[in-house]
Amino acid sequence: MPNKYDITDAELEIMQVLWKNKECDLNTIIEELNGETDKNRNTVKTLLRRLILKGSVESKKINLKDTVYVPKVKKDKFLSNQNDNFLKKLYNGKTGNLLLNFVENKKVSKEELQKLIDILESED
Amino acid sequence: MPNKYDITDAELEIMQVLWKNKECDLNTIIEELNGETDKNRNTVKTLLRRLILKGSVESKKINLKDTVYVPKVKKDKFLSNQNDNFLKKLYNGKTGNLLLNFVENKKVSKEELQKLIDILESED
DNA sequence: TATACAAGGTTACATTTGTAACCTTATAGA
DNA sequence: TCTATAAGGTTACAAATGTAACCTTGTATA
Repeated sequence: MPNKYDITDAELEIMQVLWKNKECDLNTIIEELNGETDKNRNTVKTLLRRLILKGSVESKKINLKDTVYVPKVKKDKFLSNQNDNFLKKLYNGKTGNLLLNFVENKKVSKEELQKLIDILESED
Repeated sequence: MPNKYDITDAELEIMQVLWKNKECDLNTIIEELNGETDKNRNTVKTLLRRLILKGSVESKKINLKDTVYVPKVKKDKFLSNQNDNFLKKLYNGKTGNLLLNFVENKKVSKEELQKLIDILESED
């Protein structure tokens, strides 16, 4: 029932590794997770299975014994999706409201904002 | 175990009503939720109880029969908290990364950014 | 004054999520 | 060739979450 963008926190950690490495075998995933979060091998396998169930990840068999996992959602699409949900949930869906909050709480400086304007201007 | 800022999605809808009305009785909450989300009276009671358990809400008895519910977390504190979590989870904790994403996806205009700079400048 | 209802509190239950044990099978080394 | 191990797949389980039924009790009204 859940779609491929419905990715839980634990699942996300795995997606991050997949996005970083394009595709990955289980051992690599576990290795990269260590330090960040310590997860049992079986836990990772279950998370991968759920991601596959939802269509967020695909498994490719290399041979009878080995498998690699490939992300099937693009990171930038996922991020847009998360941004939208977050804005909808807390800021009436309006980017402006969130930005205003950042400004009010000094989470962003004049210089940063100016740099963003520069980027926008360099585009047209 | 969870602290007063650990508010779930369903609980948040109730907090929004409480923040808007300062304090509120059950009927008002249910009334205001309708249209937005349709929740059974008992569902709302359970959510309120959980919020009270965590210290996010306090209940004040008006008389033997009636009660009002008062938010015990400030909305702006809650929002900062949510912003931090969101940034940590998806943007390495950096406001700049999120803003850059907004710019790249045309979620924010030059004019908006300029307005924010103006606000910052009018403050000092 | 007896009783139905409204208000609040408590218990229950299915689903989702995080975590890990358990089961199979292919293969490398004894 | 036989067997321990590594790789992958499946099942299990507790905690969190969303939802609502069930239980008490004060009170208005028949």
